[in-house]
Amino acid sequence: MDSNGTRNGPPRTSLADYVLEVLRERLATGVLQPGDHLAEPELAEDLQVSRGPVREALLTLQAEGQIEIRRHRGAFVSVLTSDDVEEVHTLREAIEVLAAERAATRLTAEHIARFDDILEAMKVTSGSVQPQEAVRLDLSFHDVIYEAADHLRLARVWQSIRSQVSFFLYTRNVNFPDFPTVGFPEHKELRDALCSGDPLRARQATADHLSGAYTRLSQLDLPPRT
Amino acid sequence: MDSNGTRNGPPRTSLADYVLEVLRERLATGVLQPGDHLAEPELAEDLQVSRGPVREALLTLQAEGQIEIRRHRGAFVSVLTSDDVEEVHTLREAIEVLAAERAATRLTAEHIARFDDILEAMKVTSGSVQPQEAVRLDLSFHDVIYEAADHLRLARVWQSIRSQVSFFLYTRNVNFPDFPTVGFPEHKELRDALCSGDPLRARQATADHLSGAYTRLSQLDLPPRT
DNA sequence: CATCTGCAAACTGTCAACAGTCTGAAGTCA
DNA sequence: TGACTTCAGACTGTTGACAGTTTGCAGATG
Repeated sequence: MDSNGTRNGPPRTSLADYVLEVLRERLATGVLQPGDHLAEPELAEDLQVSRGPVREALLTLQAEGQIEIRRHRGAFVSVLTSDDVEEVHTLREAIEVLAAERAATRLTAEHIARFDDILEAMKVTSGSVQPQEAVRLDLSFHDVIYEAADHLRLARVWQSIRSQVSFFLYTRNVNFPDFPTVGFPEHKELRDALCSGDPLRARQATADHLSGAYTRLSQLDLPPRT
Repeated sequence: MDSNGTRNGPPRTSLADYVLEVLRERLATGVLQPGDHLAEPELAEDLQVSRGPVREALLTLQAEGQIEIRRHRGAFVSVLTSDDVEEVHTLREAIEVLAAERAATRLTAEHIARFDDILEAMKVTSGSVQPQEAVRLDLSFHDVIYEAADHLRLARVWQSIRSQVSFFLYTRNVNFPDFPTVGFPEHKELRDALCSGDPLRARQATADHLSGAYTRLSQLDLPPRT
């Protein structure tokens, strides 16, 4: 929650990073909803910093596409339409297939151990797990793939759509109560493909995994359009 | 060159956007070299604005990975290693193949006309063209693909690596004097594949086009490593 | 001559204040 | 009653100033 200590004395990290961290947390947990208005003075007062660092954090989030800044109107949490669902999915498939291909030949024992830890947690919690926790495990699994891919720019793109993917996964879990049972086997198969060391198999498995998730999600017309 | 007029009176675009535009131009044309230090007061004096907008522009460039900001040390133009060449290429292939696939079924007559205008310019200037102008035409061609793809997030990723691609293209052109002759036929074929309306053919043509450019570039060990 | 210490200049991180712009509501008129 | 105008409030874009940190050089010391 507080990576810097208690915010006394000289901060080890810049205040802008602190604000950014708080806002990322609020976006991922749903405290901030799409369409919400982010007023600089309000945030500054809330976090006990001046408007400068707040502006910097907002700029970074805009570059990632998580918020939109309109001139003289302020920052708004991006509203996700059905077109956005498609954009995020297609972009994710494009980059994650590449990440998997690279990870297949770069996996270390430590990465595999992390896979297995997450899979174990998925297996154990099957049947009785909250949607939010399932999302956390799911994303953690894919984080490991990007880490193993050892590709800075790829990781940056993933970071920029990660919280939006989180939002979609959460929506899916809430609407498809079978989520605790499908998570484990799907990721287990993905793990095996990655560990096989065969880049093409890893690509294919990732494509299958993601298209499955997308078809489930696109069935419900919950996300508003344009 | 100056999208706002002459910078008098109220700017139609924000000053931060103006600074960003100037810096992008300087990065793409090589006025700013990798490793160069960007001092805020100096830039502010140079562009006749205060440090605020300069900081905002630097923040955006950092989010795109074009510069690195080190605490209390300032901003430095990213140094591109051979690993970076590979990263940029693999990421570009991943997203541009998707862009081409989408563009194939979304091309309008206006897009095709733009393709043909650029191709005409490539053909006419064959034999006597400066490396810099060849790069400009090349990038313009691919800009149209991303525009036709109608995918905001894809366009954003492209924007984030565009000036780095520009740098690589320029390096290639300087070292391979045959660049005026290969540009036209390669892009002509790409145009035909896109206009065929066949997504798979567009994908394949794009992959071929990019891998050709990469193999040429990776032959020279000019970019420093680590 | 080499190494260490101390200082000064420059720069970054942060803050408070000013001016211009947009929004929404109160007030006016047909 | 309904639509248009006006105005006050709030917020953003921008600026200039202050404090802390880093760097590089000059001088002292072995």
